[in-house]
Amino acid sequence: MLSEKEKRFNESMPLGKLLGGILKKYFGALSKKMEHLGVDRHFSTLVAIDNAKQKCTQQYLSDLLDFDKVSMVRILDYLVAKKMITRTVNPQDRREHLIQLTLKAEKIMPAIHHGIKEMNLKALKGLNKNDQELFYSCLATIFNNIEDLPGNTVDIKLKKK
Amino acid sequence: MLSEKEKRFNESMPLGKLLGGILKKYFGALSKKMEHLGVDRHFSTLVAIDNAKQKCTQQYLSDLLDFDKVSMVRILDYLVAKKMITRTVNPQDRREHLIQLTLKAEKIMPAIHHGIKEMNLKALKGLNKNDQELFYSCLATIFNNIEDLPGNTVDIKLKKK
DNA sequence: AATAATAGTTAACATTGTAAACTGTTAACT
DNA sequence: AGTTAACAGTTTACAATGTTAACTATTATT
Repeated sequence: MLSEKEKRFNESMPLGKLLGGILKKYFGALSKKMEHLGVDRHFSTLVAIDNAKQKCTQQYLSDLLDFDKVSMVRILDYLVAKKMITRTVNPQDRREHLIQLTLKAEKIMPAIHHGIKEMNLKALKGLNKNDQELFYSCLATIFNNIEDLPGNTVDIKLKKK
Repeated sequence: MLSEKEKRFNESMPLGKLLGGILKKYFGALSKKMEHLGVDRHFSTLVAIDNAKQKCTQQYLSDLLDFDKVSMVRILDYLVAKKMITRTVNPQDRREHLIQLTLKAEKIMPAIHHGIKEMNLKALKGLNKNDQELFYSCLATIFNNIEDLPGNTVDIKLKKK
């Protein structure tokens, strides 16, 4: 019964395709799970803003979350429209916009954190603590391996710095 | 130096976000690597067609590769335009279209297989055989865990069958 | 004071996902 | 046989996202 599916995990298929399949389902389910909260996308952006210890500019977020700045503008426009964040000009450097969660967002952040954690738990179900840790460390390794390959505009932008 | 990046691998971030970051870079690099071959996208579709033992219909491919049928049509249109595949009506069931690689595609398939394998190797660099196997088996587990969650149109379509 | 660099915005375009309406073909059922 | 339902694929329209380039405003450099 699984023979079809197993083909997807054949090593001659692009690794990216396997990840892509997981991704689509993951976000579909997460979106469904969260839709009653008033946002259905960009939870990771909210989490990043919530977690940010330093000043949270759009540049900071796009570097951290691997969005180009144009997409970042659109995502933040969306979150502003949903009344989840505010954009204020930084008086210290009037080029920068400081991003902050609204009260409305702060109220739902626990639910978002909880939903994400639950979602991750569901995804990782059946893997013991050891396997999970190894899995995450594999992802980190792969992330770093891939970061410096050519054909990647984000890298090019980062290198120019 | 890695403190920013490590945040991406924090457990309170959506797992999907981590995978998404990897994905973008992976396909960017793969596309770059392959562009001299005359196709720059949809390698996994070509591989799936190449590997298909059974009759290769569009339905078969969209089920296997997790594309909805509309996207599948567009992808195959692209591959036809690139002269990589042919679409012929199945005489046994005239509703179905059988997808086959052209000679042109068959000539570059070894390069594609090789490129993907090389790309996967680069991505997995530094992970020993054991870790790699565990990683793939984790992906398979996650895939299956996520498959049955709500909020997923592909599932709904499959369930209706 | 002139120039370069940075942060963010806008516009135009391409790709992809989704939904709905559609054609043509086969299967099922009375 | 004739109606109906199901299936394979196409087309259209729309929304989300990525990419590039040109742009404004502000700050840093010289």
